[in-house]
Amino acid sequence: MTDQKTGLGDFLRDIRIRKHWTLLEVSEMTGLAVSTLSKVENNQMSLTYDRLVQLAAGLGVDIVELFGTRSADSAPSFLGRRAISRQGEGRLIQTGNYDYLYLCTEISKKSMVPILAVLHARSMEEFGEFVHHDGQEYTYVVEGVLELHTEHYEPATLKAGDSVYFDASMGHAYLSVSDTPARILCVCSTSEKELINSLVGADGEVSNLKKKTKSMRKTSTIRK
Amino acid sequence: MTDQKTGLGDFLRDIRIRKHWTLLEVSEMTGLAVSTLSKVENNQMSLTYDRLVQLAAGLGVDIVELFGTRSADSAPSFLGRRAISRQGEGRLIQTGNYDYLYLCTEISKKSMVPILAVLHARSMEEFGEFVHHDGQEYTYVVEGVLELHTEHYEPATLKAGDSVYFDASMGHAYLSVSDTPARILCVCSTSEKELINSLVGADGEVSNLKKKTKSMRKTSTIRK
DNA sequence: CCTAAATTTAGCGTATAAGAAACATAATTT
DNA sequence: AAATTATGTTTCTTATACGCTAAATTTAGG
Repeated sequence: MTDQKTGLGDFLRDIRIRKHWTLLEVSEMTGLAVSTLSKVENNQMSLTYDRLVQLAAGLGVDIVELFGTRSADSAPSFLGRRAISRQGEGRLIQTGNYDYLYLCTEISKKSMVPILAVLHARSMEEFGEFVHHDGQEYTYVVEGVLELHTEHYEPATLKAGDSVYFDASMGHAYLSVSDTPARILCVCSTSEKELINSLVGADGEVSNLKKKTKSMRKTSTIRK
Repeated sequence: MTDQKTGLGDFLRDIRIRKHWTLLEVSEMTGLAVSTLSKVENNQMSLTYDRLVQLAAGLGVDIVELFGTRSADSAPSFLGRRAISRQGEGRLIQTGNYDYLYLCTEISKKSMVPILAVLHARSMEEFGEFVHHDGQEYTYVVEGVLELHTEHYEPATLKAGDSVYFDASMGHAYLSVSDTPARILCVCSTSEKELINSLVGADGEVSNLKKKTKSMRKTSTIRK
């Protein structure tokens, strides 16, 4: 009754206070008795499987939240860091299909990889094989018009201001359809290594790759 | 004793049979009595929080596995999925400091949360407390000029085309400094729920929040 | 088929979870 | 100030978790 290292009580009290809920309200939301909730918050009792499910459902939180394990593994070595990339700065990688400008590369342990890209290919023949990689991908069209091709879906046309989110294990390709090559901001939830591997893998050759740093000003499509 | 829809028992039996373990072996691994395990497998009893943790640890599985959440939602629900948000579309949430437009909300289990935001605050006094939340944050300036304030760093000025990546547990705030409110694309590596919690928690009040869907065209700063 | 070992299930006692209601305390109202 | 309300804590009672032991079932060898 004393030695609780669980954190369940702490979690419950935290969220309840933060949301300005009373025990009665939580009781009504979850179906658990007020007295039970009080005891849980004070670490005077545990909860059974069924009640845990009931509690999580009532609070509208994922069951995992109740097991405070998590914050530890999500961001181990990255606390309090910041990196700024100015317009045009970054690590430039060029392939036949895209110019990639990897951003904020000073920070290595990122859980997301932001990339500015210029799209060169204008047809799937020219593009070649679909790209596949781990994680998820979000793309915002900065300028121009592109055609998004993916497995399982019809091609879609995206204009400046449009964006798309998809599972990147699904094969995908971007084609420019505007007069000037389209420019996109692409954020991937995977590692840079994994991404670059997928480039090489898809394309088949590294000869197609040139590395540089700073400034993609050479391409005619840079504005501002 | 009969009506268990939990699936805990099924899960335990499944994994045990698959691994060719006996109840005795599981008992030794976990410290739970053989009889207890038997009853759990036959859905004749539930387990308390403490025993659940013990069980998961002993089996060497993530605690989540024990709950119906299982493999169901982690990857399968998202494989091969895609969502497009057209210019101006999304879930609009307004606070005193920002107009948030949550994008691609049809997909629920995203590992990144993309948001278009319009910045209203022009001074830290006006802004109030720093925002803190789990995960990492990447922000690209779409239009205008802003001033980024964070803990541990001097304020930085970002113009259209600039971007920044940082640990979001570090307090942060964006201020507009251009004539028209600055517009940013912000991608966070955390859950939408967590983000919205941080809004409510920091501000202290929900009265500041109004929910709508579709079109933030009302704001004067929308272009294109 | 029978016996013995291994494995699972069932009975029982104690500890504890869980709800109802009484109690304590602070905030509001009359 | 007394009464009322809102909120959280403490009994107290019932239901259930959980481990010990024993019974039942399954498996393996003869």
